Amino acid sequence: MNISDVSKRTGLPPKTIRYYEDIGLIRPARDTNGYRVFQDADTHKLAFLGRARTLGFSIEDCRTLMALYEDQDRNSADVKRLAQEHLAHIDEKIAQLQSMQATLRHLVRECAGDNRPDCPILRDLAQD
Amino acid sequence: MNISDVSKRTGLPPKTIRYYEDIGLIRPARDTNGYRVFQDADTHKLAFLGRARTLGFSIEDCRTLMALYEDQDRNSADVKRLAQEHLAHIDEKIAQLQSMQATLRHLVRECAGDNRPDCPILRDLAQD
DNA sequence: CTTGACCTTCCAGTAACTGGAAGCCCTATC
DNA sequence: GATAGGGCTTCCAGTTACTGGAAGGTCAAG
Repeated sequence: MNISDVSKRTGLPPKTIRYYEDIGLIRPARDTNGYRVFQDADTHKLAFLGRARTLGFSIEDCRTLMALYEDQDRNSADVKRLAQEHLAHIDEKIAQLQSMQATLRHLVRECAGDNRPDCPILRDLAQD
Repeated sequence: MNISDVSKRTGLPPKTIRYYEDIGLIRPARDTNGYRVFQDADTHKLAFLGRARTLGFSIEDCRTLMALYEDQDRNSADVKRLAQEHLAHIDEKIAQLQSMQATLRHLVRECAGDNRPDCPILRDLAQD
């Protein structure tokens, strides 16, 4: 399989797939013409990476998860810890965003949004 | 005032303040020795920027907001539109993160987290 | 043989800083 | 006057995870 086929199957752009090879997440074989040749194992790995990325894991986390996935002697505790740390990170981000959301919602509601200059949003930013 | 004083007052690191000058958000005066000299207006601007940033506005949005703030003939509608767009962006991000959160919570709950290799998290990532 | 769709590599840019190096400035102390 | 410290300056590189684009090789069809 060539890169565009794998791209279609995994949903990852060719650029991303090349990038993942660059940083050593995959090692596809090469044809005599220099084209990458993807085996099912490569596609499988890429799908794994894609899924981990949609769950928000960092590339370095993905690297670790892949290593754990391929390690038959892994402890599920290691996977769980990673996931829990990531989850905590997400919880924190959500809390931050919700705080912004609350403030912005309030300010937007207060703002007339007309052709006059008076604006509670700017007043808030300026802390007057 | 020197940069470290302004840093203390605004909570912005000196590096960030220099960066904001670099990209043209502020234009502090200079002393004969080359040191930046901050007037109250600069400090005020930096506080404005800091607050806008904590609300998650991008630097370019901040630039626009500053311009609107300084434009006495602005329409509050322009400010409101910017804030609404930003709010929509935040809503979207929160939704994405909550989706990740739900999946991860579920997976973490399912995972024994012991010294055995069997792991629902990895199974999910591998789509088995 | 040419055209068009592939594929390759390499370089640069994105967002918003942050760390670090090299070096000047100022004040206090010995 | 020399020196030590802390603060200031600029400039360069690195961060994250790609993405766009240029220059050029490859392949199948007509």
